[in-house]
Amino acid sequence: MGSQTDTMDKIVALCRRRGFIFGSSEIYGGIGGFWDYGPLGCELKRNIKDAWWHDMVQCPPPGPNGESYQMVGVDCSIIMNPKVWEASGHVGGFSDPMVDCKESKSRYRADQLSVIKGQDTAGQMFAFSSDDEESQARAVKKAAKYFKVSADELSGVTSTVSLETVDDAAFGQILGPEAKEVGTLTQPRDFNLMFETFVGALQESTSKAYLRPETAQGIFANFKNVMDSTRVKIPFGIAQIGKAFLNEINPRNFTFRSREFEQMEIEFFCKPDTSKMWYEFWRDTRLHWYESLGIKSDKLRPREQTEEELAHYSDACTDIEYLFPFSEETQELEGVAHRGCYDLTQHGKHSKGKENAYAVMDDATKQRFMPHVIEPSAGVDRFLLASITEAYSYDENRASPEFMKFHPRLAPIKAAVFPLVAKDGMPEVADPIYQEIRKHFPCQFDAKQSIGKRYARMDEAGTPFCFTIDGQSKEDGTVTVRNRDDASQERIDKSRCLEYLRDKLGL
RNA sequence: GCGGGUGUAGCUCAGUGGUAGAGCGUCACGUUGCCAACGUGAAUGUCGUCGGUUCGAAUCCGAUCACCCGCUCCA
Repeated sequence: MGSQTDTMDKIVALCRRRGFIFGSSEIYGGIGGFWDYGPLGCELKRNIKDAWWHDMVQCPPPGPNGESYQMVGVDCSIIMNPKVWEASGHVGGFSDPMVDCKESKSRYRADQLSVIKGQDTAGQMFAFSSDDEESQARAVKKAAKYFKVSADELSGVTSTVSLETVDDAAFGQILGPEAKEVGTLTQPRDFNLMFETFVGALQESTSKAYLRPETAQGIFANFKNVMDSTRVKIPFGIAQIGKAFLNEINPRNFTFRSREFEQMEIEFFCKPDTSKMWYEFWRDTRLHWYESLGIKSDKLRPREQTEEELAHYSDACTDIEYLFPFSEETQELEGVAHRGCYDLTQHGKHSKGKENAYAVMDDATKQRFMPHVIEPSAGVDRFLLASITEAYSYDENRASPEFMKFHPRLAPIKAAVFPLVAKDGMPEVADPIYQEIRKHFPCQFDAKQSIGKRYARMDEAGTPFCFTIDGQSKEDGTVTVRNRDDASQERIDKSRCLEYLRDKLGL
């Protein structure tokens, strides 16, 4: 664990030092759970989003039977009509009232606590964790003593109810599950993870709205618009990349659990009887996508959710997890969920009062059916963090031990051009090479300081290739190319730099 | 929300009552001429903030803010 933490600390330090990621609002002391991407970080992030959009929307892989299908994009507003979140279940679902015990310092979910109470409303009550038999047994024992009956007779003189039915005023009479004194439980407090805001300048309750906790609902809300305007036919997918917000109680692990984050989501609509096939297709496609961008498969673990973990409407869900240096357990990068027809049905109910309002016609059978949905939902920032930790390399035998081994598609800077020294006509040879490359690839020119420092800087930025113009260049027109990964060098003709890059990067 | 820790230069940190420091990094000049090279020089600080004690506070006391770690929770 120690060395893992050290690695993570080094990565965080490098991210800051080289301008990948800064803490938000640092000059004012920062703000927990929010992060800024610097010059290199924002290039990396663009590369990730561009790769996803290209590979999933512009040019998606052939379907399970080799057939093609349509993928289209949307870009929805972050603030939507609050009814969207009632329909999606977020207003209820993300709202977990919590109860703290001031004595035992424990925290409980209010809906998971029960109390044993007698007829007398002024009498003592005994709380226990509903799903914990030991906790219940303890409460029963104490209650039996208090009511002066045997444990078997207790149910005759008391009733067991959910804590949520207890009057706020009566909380002083409750004995907490792990407390010795009465009245140590706080009243249930709301821990809704959605950010609230107000639409319009007046902060009235009627103008309350939410920052979206996921981008998916914008897609569902526009399902009919897209069907009506785009000539798409099932099976097809709608994709969106955008910001989402969750007011995490406890943001941790660098950018992994942030309060503001970006998602890349697909809602793929298909016929119910093909949904299992498409679910497996998207699960495998998404897993392979990460591998294709340099995430090693032994750190990447698809994990099928267990029956208990699944949401009640979901038939199946695979979390694609990655082994970050900050934890010994894999952490979720993406969830590929089979959502059945839950979302469209919910929006049908809430917006039109009809469950099947968004059913579509099957051309072959002339029957209307509710499309089923496969949802590959990826975290941009999480994959970005994974690509950074994956790229981070340390080799003490190198002059520059730390280097970032980014996949060529993700590398923020693809090449650098250096005159070995800033004189003897070398900058004049270097400049046209730089000017040509930068038209096609992000490229940097650097003539300052020693060549070693310049290579080291590019290693930390993860730049795959550096072209250096030296004394020999003026004589025979060749330059050296230096490879980031093994620091090897070769000479090529200066006219071949761009061609060399295209070839080696595969872009 | 509870408990613990930390706030001094861009970074890592030293400085326990008496002039604000080091290494690294950054920048300039010179030298060198392919791997964080060498020499010389420079810039960068309301010592987290506010208040108290004191002739005098980065240092002692109080409060406050922010961040980090653990618990809790978790797309």
